[in-house]
Amino acid sequence: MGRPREFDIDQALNIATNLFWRKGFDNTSISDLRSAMGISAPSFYFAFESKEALFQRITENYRKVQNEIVADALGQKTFKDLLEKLLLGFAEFLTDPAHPSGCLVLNSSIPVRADHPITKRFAEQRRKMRTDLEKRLKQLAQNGGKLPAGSSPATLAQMVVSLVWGMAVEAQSGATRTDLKKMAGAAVSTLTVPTS
Amino acid sequence: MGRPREFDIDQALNIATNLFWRKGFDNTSISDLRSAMGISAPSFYFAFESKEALFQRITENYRKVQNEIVADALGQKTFKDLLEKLLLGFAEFLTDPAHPSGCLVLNSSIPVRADHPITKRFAEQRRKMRTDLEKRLKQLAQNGGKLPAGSSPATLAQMVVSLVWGMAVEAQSGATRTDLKKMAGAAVSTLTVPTS
DNA sequence: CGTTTTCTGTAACGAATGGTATATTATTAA
DNA sequence: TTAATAATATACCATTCGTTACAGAAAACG
Repeated sequence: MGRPREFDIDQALNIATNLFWRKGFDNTSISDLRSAMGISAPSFYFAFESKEALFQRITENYRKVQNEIVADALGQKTFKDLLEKLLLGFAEFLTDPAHPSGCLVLNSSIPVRADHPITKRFAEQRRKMRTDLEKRLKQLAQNGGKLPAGSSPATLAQMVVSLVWGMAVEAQSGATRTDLKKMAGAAVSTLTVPTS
Repeated sequence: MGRPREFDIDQALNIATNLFWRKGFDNTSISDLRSAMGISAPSFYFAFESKEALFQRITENYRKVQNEIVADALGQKTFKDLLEKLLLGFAEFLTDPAHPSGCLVLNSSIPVRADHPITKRFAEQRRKMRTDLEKRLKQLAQNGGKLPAGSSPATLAQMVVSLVWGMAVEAQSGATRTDLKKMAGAAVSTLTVPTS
């Protein structure tokens, strides 16, 4: 009922995702979004409420996609399998030709002022990923998951997530999918105790 | 000759460095800078020419400091020493209480539009650091520097710099100096072939 | 039909942005 | 003392920012 929307809202969301991904939150203006979507200002606000609400919606979906990679990895039974799923998963995700390279969240969370709720939310998500990984590593350590000796699960987890964020930076700087996959492979083989 | 400057320019540069570090280039306005420095608009432009020129000046100095860490590391004679100098050096640098946590360049380069000259310059600097490391690793590999088997110097170099960028992200997200040092230590011990 | 609801177009809002024109003040050199 | 130079203060510029008031247009429902 009522006047039908004259633009494809999913397509508009894709356009917005792409723009935010490439330029970050602050650097993507409503004017950018509107002209890329081909809609007027009132139409934008009617459909998406505000720039921030649109961004929340987009990053919420982004979070789900990323969580799938993590969940898949955490479900593995050995450290090696976990690491492989995680790093290769991110290597492919961060260089998926379907969207810009690098991490959408990282692009928007690093520079925004520290007290901004968006930045806090993103930092919290990163923290959760790290602690979830840490918990799983502790489990694996107790069940003979063959963790490298000499470093705690906490440190190991932080090192692994750091590698992921570093891969995101490299991807945004031009690293190819092959580059990232090689890195992932190298990390797996060096961090994994040789199967004796 | 002429009327003397009524503010300390080095102090002003420190203030600007601090602001850019915390909030990135785009998110730091001239108004922010001016009020923190306590000077008027014409004084700002007279002293620093423009926001971008000021940023260039600051990041140029930043680059030098960072390069010292890299140069010190590349001067080492074994892979282990190199890695230790590099990772521990960045661990301390990225959590130096004298300035905000994380990497100033990364904070400003990730989100700025990809075609912006500043972004390009920063990406180029990252690339140079990676290739410099790669060259040195090749040398070490030929001289018995004990590199981990199974991965090329190029991949190894990219993995190491990724770890550095990841550490920068973690530092900006609240990781402590101790956290980063532990990670550095773990990375060194896992990436280093046990001295047989 | 007419009413209601939903969307769009025109036009504009105040605030903040980076940057300046102009005139004035303070210093050194001649 | 005067001229030249260097820095200041006041006030302002055009542009862009995110957002909205208001009126009209297109559909569903009675």
